[in-house]
Formats: sequence, structure tokens, C-alpha cells
Amino acid sequence: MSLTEENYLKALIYLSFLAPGIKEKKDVGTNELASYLKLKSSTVNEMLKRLKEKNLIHHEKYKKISLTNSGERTGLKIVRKHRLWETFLFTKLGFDWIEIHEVAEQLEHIKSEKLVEKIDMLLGYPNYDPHGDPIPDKCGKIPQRICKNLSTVERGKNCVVLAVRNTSRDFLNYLEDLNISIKTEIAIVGKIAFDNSIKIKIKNKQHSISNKVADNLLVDDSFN
Amino acid sequence: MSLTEENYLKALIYLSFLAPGIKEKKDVGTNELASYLKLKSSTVNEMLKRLKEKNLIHHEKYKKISLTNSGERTGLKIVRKHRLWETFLFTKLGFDWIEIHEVAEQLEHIKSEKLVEKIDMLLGYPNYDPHGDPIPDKCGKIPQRICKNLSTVERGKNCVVLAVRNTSRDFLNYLEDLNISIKTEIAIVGKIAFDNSIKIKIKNKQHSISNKVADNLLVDDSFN
DNA sequence: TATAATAGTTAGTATTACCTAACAATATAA
DNA sequence: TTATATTGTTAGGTAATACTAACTATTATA
Ligand SMILES: [Mn+2]
Ligand SMILES: [Mn+2]
Ligand SMILES: [Mn+2]
Ligand SMILES: [Mn+2]
Repeated sequence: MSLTEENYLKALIYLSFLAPGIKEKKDVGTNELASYLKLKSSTVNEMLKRLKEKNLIHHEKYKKISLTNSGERTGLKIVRKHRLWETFLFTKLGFDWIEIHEVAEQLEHIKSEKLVEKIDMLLGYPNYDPHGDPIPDKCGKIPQRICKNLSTVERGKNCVVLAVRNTSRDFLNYLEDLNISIKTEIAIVGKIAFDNSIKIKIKNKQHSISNKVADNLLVDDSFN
Repeated sequence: MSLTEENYLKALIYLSFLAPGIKEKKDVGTNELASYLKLKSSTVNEMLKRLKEKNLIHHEKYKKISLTNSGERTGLKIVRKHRLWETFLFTKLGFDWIEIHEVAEQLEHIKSEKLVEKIDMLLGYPNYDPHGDPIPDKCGKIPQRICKNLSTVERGKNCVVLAVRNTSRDFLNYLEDLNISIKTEIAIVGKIAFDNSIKIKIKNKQHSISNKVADNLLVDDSFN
């Protein structure tokens, strides 16, 4: 497995069921995959042939792409490694949650079963990475939990941030300005019908956030 | 810098001054480099053009190769990363000294200045890796110390193992059988003139080792 | 010093992973 | 249902990294 092939599988996993908002597995288009990977569709098309040859994907000419069991297993291992390395960088080396993704993007391709398992052990077998994303276990099983969009929480309720659905520098920097990170408690003070923006209170400081921001925060409000 | 280019620089560093037994910097031949990297000399020749283009080596047609200052600095950074990762795997993750090299061969190519420095800090700024090899500092400075070949220690003297000059599975496995690792104390009980083999005592157990084995162990006997 | 051995280079080919441009199939919409 | 837009494929090209085979320069030896 080349680094490039691994990245294709990871992308397919993301686009077919891991991306936020996907309820059930869906097939993926060539262009969709190409634009996600920032490649031309002709490039992707060539790789699809190789992945099919290796029995990692199902693909018929002019039809959509889906992962085989083998492809999904392999891809989930990369996701697992990525998220474990992010956790390692964050909790053991003091990287912040903005920096970790880029380095993990390299570390996820290190080939050593033992290394992954030792890092997992060192971290105490974490279930979620520093962005709140679930870490697949050795078998590819992804921990589930009840969580909802901050934008869907009712006025007057409190909630706790579980995950961010966007890990761009811009978004994470903005969250740091707002003092929002994983486990931050947020109170919904008011909702503006006009633009769906929300008034929230964090550590007794009030802020107003757009619907777009609220939509990228996953929270737990079940304790209300 | 590609992974491949980095490996060429590391190889040049090794062959020109880091390899055991080299007293002063020497230039490297194309074939010598090719055989060390297990590549054909024509392949190496092409890469030499690219490395010269990038000002990493000096090379005139039909002449020997030497590193520029820039090439040496860059190569030493890879050596530093390799040895720090080996130390990390050994001391923090419980890998044994036979396994670490292969994984470090991959980890040494991860591009993140911050990551290297954080790992260095986590390890407490070590000077030597688990094989006893010196770890270049951030500036490329290599710690020096007095040490000699076990084969040159006189009968009746005691010494402490500082480093192994060969990290092959076969050699390290044999050393484990003999109970020899870094810091092991060895007493020279006798020397056989016929084949230069040596009778040694480790933890009160006597063994006989060949000259070839003794030649691959660096020791300190200055405390006698 | 002439010749043979060794060392180093060049030419031509393959594979991976990318590209652009042109084309074909499918989906959408008038 | 035909025209158009979107989606997917093919052809042909490039750069990096490898190879084999053939060649040239340098070094060692007789
Ligand atoms: Mn990430
Ligand atoms: Mn990646
Ligand atoms: Mn090593
Ligand atoms: Mn390497």
C-alpha cells in the first residue's frame, strides 16, 4: 500500500460515511473524490483502476465508487492511526489542536502495527481525539454517542461541547477567541430568527455566534 | 526535500565520516554509495545531478562525491531524527533495540521541526541512542567521548559497553544471548593469539567471543 | 607503457502519480 | 424528448525514481 493509495481510501471513508451529516453509507462520485483530494478527475480515474485491481473498491465504468470490506478495513486503520497520533501530539507533546492535523497526516502512514498499539496503550486507549472525533478500535469499530448540533439546542438549555466538525485553522482560531474547546459548557441564551444566529454564554461571558459556527459544533445537552 | 534525497544525504554522511573506523572525512565513490543504498550506480548517478543542482553535494564528472555544508547540515538533521526516534521507541514504548531501526527509518522523514524538539525534550535531551550512537544536537554537533574497541582492551582489565558498531538482527540477537547490552560490564579474562578470540566474563559467567564480535563493541576501560 | 580491471556515465525503458485536452455517457431541464 | 449540463473516461505528456545494457574514463597491473 502506497501513501497515495492510503489517502484515497481515507478520503473514500470520509466521503461515504464519516463526513458530518451522513446518516447512511453512500457511494462516491469520481469528481467528488477528485475535488476532495484536490486532484483532477482523470488522475483519480487512473487510481480507481488500481484500487479496483487490488480489490479495495467496487467500481463500474461511469458508475459510483464504494469500498469493499477490505478497503474499508484498511481505510479505517489509517483513520485510527491519524486520530491516535493527533491525540499523542496533543496530550503527550503539548501541540495545540490547530497544529496536530498536519503532522498526523504524515504520521498516519508509518507502517508498524506494534507502534500504533503501543501509542494507543501509552494514551490509555482513548475513544476520542482532540477534536472530539471518535477513534476506531483495532477492529475498525467506531465508538458511538448521542450528540447534536449546537444549532438545534433550544433556548434556555445548557450543553457541553463534544466535537468540532471542521478543523480548519480559521475555525479553530475563532473558537479559541471565544474560549470554546472540547468540554466547554455553553448556555443558549437566545436565538435570532432572522439569521439563525445564537446568543450564548460561556463562563459568564456572552457572545453571539452565526448559524454556520453553531452548525460545526457537536454538543451534549442530555443532562438538562 | 524528498524522502529519497534525504536517504542519499544520510548515506553520504555515514560513508564519508560517520561509519565506524573513519578517522577523517573522506570523499565517496558512486559505486560505494550505490552498493550501500542497494541501488544501481546509474540510478545514483542521476540523483547526484539533482543533489548537485540543489547545492547539497560537490561532484565533478568521474570524480568522487562530497557533501556541501548545506548537504551535511541537512543530512545530520535526518541522523538526529533517526536516533531520537529510536530512543523514543526504546525508552517510551518498550521496543527492543533490534526493532527500533526499521521503524525509525520511516519516522526520520516526518517533517516537523517542532515534533523533533518536543520528542528531544520528552526524552530529556539524550546524547546517545539505544545502540550507543551519538545523537547530533539541533546544530548538528555530535557529542564525542573516549571509547575503544573491545578487541583492543588488555587482558585483566574491565570495561563497560558504550556502543555497538553493527545493528543487524543477527549481531544484536547474539549479544542478547551473551547478556550484553549498553552499560554491561565485561572483564577481559584472556586473549587467544591464534585467532584473536577473547575470553570474557559477564556477571560471573565466562564466554568466548570471536575477534569479529569484539571488533563491533565499543567500550570504556578508562576506570581501571 | 599497453592492457585489463574498475569506476562512472549515458541511453533507453518502466512505474507511480500527477497534469491538460478532448471525448463519451449520464442526468437534468426546457 | 431532445438539448444542455454534468459527470466520467481516454489519450497523451511530465517528473521522480528505479532498472538494464552499452559505453567511456580512470586506475592498476603486467
Ligand atoms: Mn485530523
Ligand atoms: Mn495522509
Ligand atoms: Mn538505526
Ligand atoms: Mn530513511
